[in-house]
Amino acid sequence: MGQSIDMEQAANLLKLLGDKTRLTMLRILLEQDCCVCEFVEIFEASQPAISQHLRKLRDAGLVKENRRGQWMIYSLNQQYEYFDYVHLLLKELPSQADKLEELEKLGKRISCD
Amino acid sequence: MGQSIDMEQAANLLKLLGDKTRLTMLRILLEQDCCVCEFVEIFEASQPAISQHLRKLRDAGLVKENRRGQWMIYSLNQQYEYFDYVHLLLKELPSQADKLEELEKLGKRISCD
DNA sequence: TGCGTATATAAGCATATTATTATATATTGA
DNA sequence: TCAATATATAATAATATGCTTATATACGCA
Repeated sequence: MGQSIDMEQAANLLKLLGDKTRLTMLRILLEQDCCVCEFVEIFEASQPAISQHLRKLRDAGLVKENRRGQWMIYSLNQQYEYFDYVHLLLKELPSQADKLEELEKLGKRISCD
Repeated sequence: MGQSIDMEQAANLLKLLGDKTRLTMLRILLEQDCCVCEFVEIFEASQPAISQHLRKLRDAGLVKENRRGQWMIYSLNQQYEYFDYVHLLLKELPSQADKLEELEKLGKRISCD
């Protein structure tokens, strides 16, 4: 494992992951980068709601963003101090690849990694 | 791994773990059973606050209780459906054995497992 | 430069969470 | 049986969280 994590940081991290939308976002990003509007489609949520979830993940250092034209592409930040720990957690969760496949079918896929 | 966990259950579980007191409780229980009054000492928290945290863990099935005289001894529920997942998470966290050792020194240790 | 699309942010509101205070229940031992 | 100790629960208050609405910013293209 990478860094050892203290209880306070661990609890804060787990609290951040303890939301269905954010956890699913991260599980998606484990397999593929994704832009904001795709998340909006996937979760059938409002754009600001999605943006606010992403901001929390970004503020904590879990994800990073890269602008591609008008789209903001989010990806996992592999340099995150406790990435190994997060990875451990995420890889046990069910793949969310179907979510993006469905977007693909609807012709709503944006990013291509 | 034991059962596969869906995203909703996983998020709820992580939310439950995403509290410093509850997470530390579980990390302690990974090594030793513990009674309520010991938790009260360790966390320097009120007895009702501790009881309410334990109730949440119990309601979710993560811990079980056993009365020993006037004391209620809590332990991890190894039959919990996602115990393997929780174990995976907890074992990466720093040992909290010192917490109980300190109680021992103060002559405040109750349970002996 | 101006419009359309994508995204971020701020303010306000509804709900959830956690602690406190007060009280009830259970057990032990005199 | 009564008092002391341990624990649980209920009501309430403080705080945190997540959503909505409104608005601002950034980019691409005509």
